[in-house]
Amino acid sequence: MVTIDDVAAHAGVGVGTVSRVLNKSPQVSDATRARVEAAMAALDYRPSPLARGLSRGRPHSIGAVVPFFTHASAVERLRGVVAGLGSAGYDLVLFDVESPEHRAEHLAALARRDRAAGLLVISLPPPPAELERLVAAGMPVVLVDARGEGVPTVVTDDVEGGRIATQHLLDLGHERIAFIGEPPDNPLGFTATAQRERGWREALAHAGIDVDAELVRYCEHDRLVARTLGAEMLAAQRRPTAVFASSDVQATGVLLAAADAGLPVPDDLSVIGFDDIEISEYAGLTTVRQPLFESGRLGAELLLAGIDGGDTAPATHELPLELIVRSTTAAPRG
Amino acid sequence: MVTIDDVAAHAGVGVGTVSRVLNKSPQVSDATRARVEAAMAALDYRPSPLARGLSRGRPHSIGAVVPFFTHASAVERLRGVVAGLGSAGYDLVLFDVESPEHRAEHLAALARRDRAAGLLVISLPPPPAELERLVAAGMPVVLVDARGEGVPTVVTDDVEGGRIATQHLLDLGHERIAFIGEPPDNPLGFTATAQRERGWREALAHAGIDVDAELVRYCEHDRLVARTLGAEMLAAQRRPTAVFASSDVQATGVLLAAADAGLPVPDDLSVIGFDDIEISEYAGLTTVRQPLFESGRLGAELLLAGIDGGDTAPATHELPLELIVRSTTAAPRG
DNA sequence: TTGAAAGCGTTACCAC
DNA sequence: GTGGTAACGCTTTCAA
Repeated sequence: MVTIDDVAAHAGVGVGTVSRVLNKSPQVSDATRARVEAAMAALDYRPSPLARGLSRGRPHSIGAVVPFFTHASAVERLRGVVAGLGSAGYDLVLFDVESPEHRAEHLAALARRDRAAGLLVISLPPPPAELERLVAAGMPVVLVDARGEGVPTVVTDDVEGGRIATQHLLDLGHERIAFIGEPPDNPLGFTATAQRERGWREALAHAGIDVDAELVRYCEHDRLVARTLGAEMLAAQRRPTAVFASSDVQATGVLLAAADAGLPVPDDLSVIGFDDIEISEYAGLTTVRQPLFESGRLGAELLLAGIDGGDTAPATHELPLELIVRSTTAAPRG
Repeated sequence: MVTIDDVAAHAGVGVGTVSRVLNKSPQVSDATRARVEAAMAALDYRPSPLARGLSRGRPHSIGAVVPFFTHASAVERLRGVVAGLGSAGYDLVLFDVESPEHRAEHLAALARRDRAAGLLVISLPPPPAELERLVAAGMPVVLVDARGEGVPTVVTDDVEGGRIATQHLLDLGHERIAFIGEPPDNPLGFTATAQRERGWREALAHAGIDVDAELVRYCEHDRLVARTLGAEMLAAQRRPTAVFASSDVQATGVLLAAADAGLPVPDDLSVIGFDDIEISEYAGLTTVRQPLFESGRLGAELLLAGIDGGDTAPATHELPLELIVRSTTAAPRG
């Protein structure tokens, strides 16, 4: 394994000079630089990121803490992150989180400057104490789709999103509008669903409609489970004429339930989702689009800026939501 | 930042002893071990993976080289990898590849023992020279969904898969069976499509059916592009009664085209795909299922075994394919 | 069973 | 401009 010493010897210079060439220091004569570069090429030299990281005190990698399994939308955000990191040359290290213990473990291990150059926490609001610890350790952190104190944050206004979805249904003339989302007291502390439910409530209240407790249902972020839940809801005596699902995954589950029940959509049932994931366009699902990819990209860019010591302002960047009307919503029949 | 020296001082022992405790060396007295562990706890000590890696000559991370953007199926494989890595404690580093230059760059950079403890190359057959270089550098490598010499490999029999799909259509009574896939001469050297096409040809030949050149079409791995291509095909004079698409992404594009053309599926057109990705169940798509998640998991397990110096045999593990009949295939009309 | 010290491959500081 | 050398935080001999 060829090291910097080999290069130095081959070029007839000191290791310091090779290091300078490596790091594009301007104070190297052109002649020397050329000689060193020739030596590097001849030896097919590749610097050791490990040694570099140790010496500099921080590695050239950024960590992404993300619920990689449970939320399909997280993958799209991650794609944005990859794009945002672009050619900066950072390694992207994936930390999958499925449980609070999982998260605590990762976050604790990452609270060292030499664990990563920076951290992207996606969709998982870190407990304030753990976030503080990271910041105290000098670790640049950016939150994507999660809120927290003292660090840059990329979010959307989920309450507004809930209002947008509900208002769309109200505008079409619906009055019995159900809500399906994840339980508000989930262990990892996802808050998006609760916010969207709040938007739903506010829009209904504003329209002078009382909330029927029968029309609020919670289930995990899973299509088949939502299908079952939707079936129950649609079998009820006074079934809703429209459903607002807090995620497209659940919305497509409801679509399946409607098909099972022989209820034509949108004639007998309107369905609106949230996210606009890949499957939504295919399914013709009306939804509230949130910029998943863009959130990841912006998060990565903010993090890079923070690492470079530039913009460390803990600003909250709010990305716009957009109503995408497709073919699963219409005026209620008769 | 608390280091091993701090722990040693706090416990009143040498750093060597702390290191031994850290690495669960049996030759430490219980009393000493307890004292050291108490010190570690008191100081909230976390070892530096960087320093550890440098000292040991290889980091505790595994790299995954994967087309993260272009193939949805790669994500499911990656999920399997995360699961397979389990609690072994390795960091998972993502290397996204979109072009041959991209790949060459990553592979060259990774050809150092101290870049990763092992490498998982997913869906991208590495050029023999680059693979050889990795092996020569002593880097444990496992190929998932790609073939290569001298390293463990996890694959499926794509020719057989093409046969299975085509035979299903033949059994239903179809004779004009089209094929849609990615161009066989793609720059990254994906071979799956070409193999599936071969299976298609073989099945047709075996059934005594001549291939109509009109019925073979290539387009990129994209739903909308496949939709356009499908539209062309369905508008032709003698249109096929069935389509075998080399991926579910493309199959759903054809489904869209059929809907656009007002052709009922499966009555006027049968469609079968390949992969069984998430959207397929939702779409009711008949397909040839390949174990995406399982391939990632097995790949990870093989790699871990290889890293531990155990099973380094370059065995080829062939995972089974399965025909999943849903509602997009039926006997041709009349 | 334990301590001391020599690496591991860089970077960065200090002389020249 | 350039060379020498002390870190960086850990593992791993080698003695004791």
